[in-house]
Amino acid sequence: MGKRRSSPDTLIDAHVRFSPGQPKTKHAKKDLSNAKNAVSLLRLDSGSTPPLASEQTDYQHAEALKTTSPKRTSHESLTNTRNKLFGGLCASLISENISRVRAKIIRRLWTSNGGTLDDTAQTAKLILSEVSPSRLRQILDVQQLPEGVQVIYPDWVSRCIASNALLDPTICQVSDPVEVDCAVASDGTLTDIEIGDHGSETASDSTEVLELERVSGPLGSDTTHLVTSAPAFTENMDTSRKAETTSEVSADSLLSRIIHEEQDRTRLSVDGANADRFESDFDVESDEFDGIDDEVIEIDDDATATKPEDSLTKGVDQPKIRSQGRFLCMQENGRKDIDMNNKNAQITDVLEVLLRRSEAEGEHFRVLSYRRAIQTLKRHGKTIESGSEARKIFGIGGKMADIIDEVIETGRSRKAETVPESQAVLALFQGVHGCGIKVARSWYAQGCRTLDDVRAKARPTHNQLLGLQFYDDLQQKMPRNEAGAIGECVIQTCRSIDSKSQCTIMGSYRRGRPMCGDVDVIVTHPDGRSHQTILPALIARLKESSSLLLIADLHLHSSSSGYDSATSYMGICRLPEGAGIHRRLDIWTVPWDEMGAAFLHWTGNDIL
DNA sequence: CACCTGTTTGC
DNA sequence: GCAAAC
DNA sequence: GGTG
Ligand SMILES: [Mn+2]
Repeated sequence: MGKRRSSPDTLIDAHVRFSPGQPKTKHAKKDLSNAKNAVSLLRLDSGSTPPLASEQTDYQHAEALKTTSPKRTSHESLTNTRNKLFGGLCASLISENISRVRAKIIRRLWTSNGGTLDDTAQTAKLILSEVSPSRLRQILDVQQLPEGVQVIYPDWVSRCIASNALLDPTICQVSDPVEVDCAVASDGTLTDIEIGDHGSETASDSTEVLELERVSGPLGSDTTHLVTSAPAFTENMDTSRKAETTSEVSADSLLSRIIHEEQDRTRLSVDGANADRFESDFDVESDEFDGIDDEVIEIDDDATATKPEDSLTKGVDQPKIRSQGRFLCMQENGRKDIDMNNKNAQITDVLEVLLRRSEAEGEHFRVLSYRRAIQTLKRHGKTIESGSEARKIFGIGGKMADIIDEVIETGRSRKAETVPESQAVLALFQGVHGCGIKVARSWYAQGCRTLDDVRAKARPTHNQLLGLQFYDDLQQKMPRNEAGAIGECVIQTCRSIDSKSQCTIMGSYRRGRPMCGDVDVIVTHPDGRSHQTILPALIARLKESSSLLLIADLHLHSSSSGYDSATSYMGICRLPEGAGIHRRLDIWTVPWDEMGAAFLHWTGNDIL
């Protein structure tokens, strides 16, 4: 029972990918590693008080820009657009450096706020682009930009909409390229975000499937030379930070870019300014992904959510995922594909034995290394014939190369055959919520060999007692529709407290996984304040609820000290109907203006 | 040889 | 301040 | 255990 070590749902956060394997300075860590902090910084520096946005300059900009606009042909279009922010403005969008999906969103933001687009650049006096000035001249094939042509940037569009004013376009600039080393996809589409539509379910806006950008590192073998034209915020470009190492500059600019992209896609709703619904953009038409539909996973599209008791145990409704295979995290959705196509199973089987041992022994980084190596080998597509061949792969070093040689020559590995006596017990104990390697060893040292021994002899903490009590249930993953049903209860309850509060089911559910280890829900509020206070009320009301049974609290984590943003609840719940298996529920409150970062963080990925 | 994410909380 | 969680 |  419970032998299976469940691997963490989210192994790598979005920010880890920016420079894998590259040690950063303490300073860099502090500044860049936390997406939430970073977005706060950005918004603090540049967002909340629109710089250079005095009434006069706004007006002047507006007038200056509008004089260059094309003539209106019909009275109707004039009435429709004259009151809108970009009314009378015509721009030409240069889509280089901008992903298809994002370009589409930018177009919509522009036009839904009254702007017009002219991609032939014949009449447009505005160039909407995110390339460097020099590249732009190259694209337009000119030595200098023509008189009266103004370059504007997607971020400027976002900011204008956010502040409902035409800001000075020079505040958002794209600098000339900074060459940086960064392991990303070789085509440089770091910010390419794909969206799969999803079958109908209970939660209208919480069942989308978002898959993050394709990534070749840290598993990929290539560290490519990427040239980014970083959106540079002149007012927050702190020179002391900028002067540090290249990797920091890269992380900073890439992080800014990704977060701003998420904000582009989320902060602003379809109808533009003053969005009060935080939503991601998922209304991508199916033709968006032409040519790759052959790999679409079809969805079993019955209305399972209306009768959860039927669907919970049997039907696992799978999301329709388009463009399967374009992204690393989608490639092995369902570990089956990758295992079936594994051309190096003999090697990876051995490495998995070593992985299990490292897991049991709590050797955190060795676990990471083995996971990376195993996944890389499974995806390698060619049967490895020697250790030296394997050694060339990023993530496989001398020790694994030696093991691989031994496996290829002898069919076995002596190292993998020496299994410590304590391993199985340590693994068992670490399946208890709240028990890590230290506690497991201490229980072992106290003579415990079974969970009953622990109950009898050891002194488990409150959380560990709950972990013991629900050991078997919590080892199991749940079908995604059960996660959806649980999340929907939280959503409805939260809405009953404050109809303006907004909840989204995150984590593996949002990634479209058919099975979910837990349910993660984030709660926010457009007023920017209420998220701070809603959680106790939400928990209290959930405890009264009969549609979701809150069984126990692991912790109710209040923002007592310094950190003002994150508060969370961690608990154990179950649905009243169905098998009644106990499930882990996490609820996190997020400040409204950190939702872009929160979406990135809590969507996570499972590329390992 | 340092680093492998960083922050929070229970104990 | 360690251990564990996300 | 691998990378830089
Ligand atoms: Mn999860």
